[in-house]
Amino acid sequence: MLIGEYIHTIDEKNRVSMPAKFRKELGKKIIITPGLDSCLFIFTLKEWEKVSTRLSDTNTDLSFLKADQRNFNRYMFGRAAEVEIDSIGRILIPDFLKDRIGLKNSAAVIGVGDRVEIWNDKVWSQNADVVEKQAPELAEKLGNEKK
Amino acid sequence: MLIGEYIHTIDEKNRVSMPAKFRKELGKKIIITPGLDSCLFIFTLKEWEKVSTRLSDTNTDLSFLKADQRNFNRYMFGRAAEVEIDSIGRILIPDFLKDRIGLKNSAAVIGVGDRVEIWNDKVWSQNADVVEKQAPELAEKLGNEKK
DNA sequence: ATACCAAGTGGGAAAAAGTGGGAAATCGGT
DNA sequence: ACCGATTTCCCACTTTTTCCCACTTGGTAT
Repeated sequence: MLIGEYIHTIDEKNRVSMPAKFRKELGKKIIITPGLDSCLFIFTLKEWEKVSTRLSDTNTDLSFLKADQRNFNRYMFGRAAEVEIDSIGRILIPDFLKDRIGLKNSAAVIGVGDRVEIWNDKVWSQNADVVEKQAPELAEKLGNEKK
Repeated sequence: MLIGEYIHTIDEKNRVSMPAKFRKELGKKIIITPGLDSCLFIFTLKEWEKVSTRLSDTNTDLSFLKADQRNFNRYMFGRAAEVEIDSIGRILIPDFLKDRIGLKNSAAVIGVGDRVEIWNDKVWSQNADVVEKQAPELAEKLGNEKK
């Protein structure tokens, strides 16, 4: 399971270290996509298979109109990249993804269970503060839905 | 069963001793997360599995399609850590969790049945005073709800 | 009272993780 | 094919983390 928060630098070559604790689970290649909420999503190849089959299956109960779904898929697939992890655990962030979320020198690398997220570190900490306040009611809300 | 209150120091390396009486039950690795009410929760791996599978059931839904789910997962997983207990029973508290509840030199380590909580010791003793006074009426309230 | 044992605390040395940069390889354009 | 620019690979430095050992304290048994 991918969990925890790490603040890592992005060097002039657009490299970011994956936390040592993530490396085994991530494997040698990962898929990086523009995520939701101004961060990037990183999936293991295995997770990506699940995600992509699920997204492209128009018969599922995803609450999208089909046109919407096509556009969403363009968003998720069209700008996804397969990226290798180098021998000491770093990945290269494509420029267009870096620009999208305003990354500069420092990134927050977050394990969110089945995926990793990359945030501008400032945006992450602001966002975390907001979510922290909401957490109890979110917990309750989700708890009710799951029944 | 994890019970009792212990005041332990946090050294400059962010280490805290788990009470000797907890060690057997905690095992070799634990999960530490931001809890509710400005303390940290420590779960055994077994407890954590129960908690985390209930939170993110990725087999039925993609965990990132709903905004609430994303935010809650960021909170629960993003700010959690898997931590080893060292050979003499200490754990390392990640900086971001230490900061969150304002830990400095001294922490209250509390057994709460199936989990351990870490408190700023001052906050804990204040909180304990308040709860002590409320205890009778809390008991009554819970008694009514349980019917 | 004293010696012993268990629990908690502190710190030094070794190992690992993260960061930076140079050299080799690749790509693209002329 | 050649040149310059970009990317990839590898090595080296620095900082952080981990591991291990030793000291201290408080309780217990002799």
